[in-house]
Amino acid sequence: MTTELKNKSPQKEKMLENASTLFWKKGYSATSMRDIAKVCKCKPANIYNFFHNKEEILFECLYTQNKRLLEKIKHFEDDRITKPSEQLREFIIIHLSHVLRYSKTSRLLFDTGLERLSRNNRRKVINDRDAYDRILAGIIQRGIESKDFSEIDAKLVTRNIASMIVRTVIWYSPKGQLSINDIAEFIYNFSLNGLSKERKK
Amino acid sequence: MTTELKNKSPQKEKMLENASTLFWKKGYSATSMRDIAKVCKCKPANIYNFFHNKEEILFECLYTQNKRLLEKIKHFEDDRITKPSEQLREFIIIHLSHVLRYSKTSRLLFDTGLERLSRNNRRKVINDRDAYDRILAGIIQRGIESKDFSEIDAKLVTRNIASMIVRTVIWYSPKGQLSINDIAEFIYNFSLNGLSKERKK
Amino acid sequence: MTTELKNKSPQKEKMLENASTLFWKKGYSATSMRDIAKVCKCKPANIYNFFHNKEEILFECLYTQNKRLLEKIKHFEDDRITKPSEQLREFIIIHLSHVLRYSKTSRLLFDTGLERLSRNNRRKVINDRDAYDRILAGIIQRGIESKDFSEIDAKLVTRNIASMIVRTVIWYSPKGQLSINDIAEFIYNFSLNGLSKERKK
Amino acid sequence: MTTELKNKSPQKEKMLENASTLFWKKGYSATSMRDIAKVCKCKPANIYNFFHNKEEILFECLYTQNKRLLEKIKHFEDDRITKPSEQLREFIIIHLSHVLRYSKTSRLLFDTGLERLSRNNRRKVINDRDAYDRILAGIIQRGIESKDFSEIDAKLVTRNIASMIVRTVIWYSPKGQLSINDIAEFIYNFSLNGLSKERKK
DNA sequence: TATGAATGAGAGTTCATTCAT
DNA sequence: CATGAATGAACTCTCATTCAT
Repeated sequence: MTTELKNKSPQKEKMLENASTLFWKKGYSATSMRDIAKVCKCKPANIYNFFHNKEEILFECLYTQNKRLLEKIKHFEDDRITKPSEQLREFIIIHLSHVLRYSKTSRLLFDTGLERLSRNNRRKVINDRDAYDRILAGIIQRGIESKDFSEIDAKLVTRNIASMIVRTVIWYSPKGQLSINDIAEFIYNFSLNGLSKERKK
Repeated sequence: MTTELKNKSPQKEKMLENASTLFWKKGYSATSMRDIAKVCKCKPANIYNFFHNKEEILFECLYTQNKRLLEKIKHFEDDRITKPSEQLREFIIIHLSHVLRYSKTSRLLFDTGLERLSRNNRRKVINDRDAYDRILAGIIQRGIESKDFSEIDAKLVTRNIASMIVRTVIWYSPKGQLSINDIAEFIYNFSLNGLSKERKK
Repeated sequence: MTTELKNKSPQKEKMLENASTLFWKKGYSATSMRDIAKVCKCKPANIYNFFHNKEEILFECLYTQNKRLLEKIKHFEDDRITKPSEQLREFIIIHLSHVLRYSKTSRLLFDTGLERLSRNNRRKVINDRDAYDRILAGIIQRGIESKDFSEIDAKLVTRNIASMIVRTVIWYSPKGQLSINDIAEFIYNFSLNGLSKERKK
Repeated sequence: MTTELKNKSPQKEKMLENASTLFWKKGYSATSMRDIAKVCKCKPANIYNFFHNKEEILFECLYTQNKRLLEKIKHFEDDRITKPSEQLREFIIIHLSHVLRYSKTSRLLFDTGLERLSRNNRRKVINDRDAYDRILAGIIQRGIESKDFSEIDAKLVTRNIASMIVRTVIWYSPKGQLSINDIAEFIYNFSLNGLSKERKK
């Protein structure tokens, strides 16, 4: 799987990156093949030597991003040793770093409409999203079972934590006062207390 | 202002609603004037009897939605009597209901790229978003001052709560097991505990 | 049916005519929408106000031509009074005149590949071709029954006579020595002898 | 000349055949170099190792076909011994067999627009067509002179006989009831009567 | 208020072709 | 021989928009 991600030619890789940035900045529909070509310093026709069509570019953007993130978090799936709260902490840091580091390209993962994708490709992307959900929900679930977290709807928590992380890209600025770590720490604490057994009286 | 919202002809109103739905479903760029016309059962040229151009439609969609929401929450701005936690509760219910009730049209408010808007219109939309932020942040701030909430970055909380609310449109289904109230209650509790003074030791 | 053919706007009519000429001269594929537009003295986009796509133009060309010809020959279908040989004579004159008069547009009827047409439209064109075949074959058949013509495969004769008529467009020149009537007369005589009962010993 | 036809590498030969089939099926313009390459199981660029450009492929298709046919009929040119009617009979059989045997590729000879060819190549093809006409017209002419055929316009007969033969490709089906010989015989008889001195009274 | 016709611009895509490898 | 990458031109078609009616 790792290899699969690296098997692309550097040119194709670069094209994907450029397209991803544009998709994020202007949206998929508003980004034209000519736009992408201009950034790639080549002619539109040449892009078709690497991709069959525009949709395929979108798909590969999404797919690559998904796989990169999953690669980083998949070890949580079977981790029954580390304390769940610690796992949650790391998870948030990893995802947030991922989101904000690649900020210009990674929003796609969660927010891009998938309607444009072919049935087949849509399925693949959804599978990855499900994998993400499963991993985070797993952490929460194990925290509940170990009494570290309160009895709470694991799926709902998953969704809300993901919402907080993902939407940081909308307002985060690297030049702002808050570092990525600051924000991660904040979301972690905010979530953790929300999850803590000891509630306010 | 209230009047301003109602002064539109019913036809124009209907067009806005149709356009809004399409913008939500397919995105602004991917929605053509033809698309809008078809849903309105008229010809594209006719739309120009009501709007100067496509951007104006987008703007009026955003503007109307914003105003409608602000209308519902502006009383929190000066409310120094109701308990902050109670205000937060109500706020979440109101916004979430608004978002999910109008679900097909309201996502625009928070997620649409504003790049397409003219300088002037963009400012107006941003003003409304700021007003929203200010109102929610005000509630938080007063909660902190009254020691109901812990010392915490009010702006960050604001953003994260808004993130949770807004992104429900992505996964919420009216046919699902959770009612809008269930979800509101969840987000409220989740946030409140995250805000509680008494943390777990 | 006649009315149906005239119900088109004069502009659309003109476009069809122009397109037809181009299709004949350069072939369907080699004729671009730009080509058609240029001859119509309008911009390509405008053509789409009258036709959904290029294929529809081709179809309407074929369809109109077919109907025009069928209109002229359909009375032979039930004519059991006129002598078959006389019918054949008239038939050849009519079809040949049609072919060579509209020469620049009418070759399409018989020789254009129909692969480009949609299933539905292809069917319609084929129906018309069959109608043509049926009418001519009917004349032959009645000639055989009345002993005017020899016992001969009516279908084969039909095809071969049609071949002679249709392919005149390839070599006929209005400036040449032979008039349309000359050619018609020739084909008639040639066919008539081919059909005559009295063969050479 | 014979050698010239065989001097091609088998690959080039195969390419010509494939291209010919495609040209016939879809037409010259609608056939792309990609199409040809795909059938040849190679990449488009490779074709340029064998041909300078697309037009050259078309030309060589036409040229080869022409030569093959002329090869088979050129002996009629000087044949003053065999009876003209017998020559005509053989001629029809040869050409029809050629046309229907190679059916998928041979229509090109007579019906392809030559506009796409360069001045030079066009001339060559036309020369071959003229040679064909000359040979057939020669047979007719000699038949008239020998009083086997009636006084008739030899050129017109030539064209019409050729029309009948060539257009069989449009409706002939190898699975049909009529064999190639049946059809040849029919056209021969039909023509012969058309040419016969003894007309019906 | 509604629309048919018109248009310049640009969409995604394919074209035939070249060239270095 | 074969091909991946590159390109300028052209493709069909849609875009938002205008305007006379």
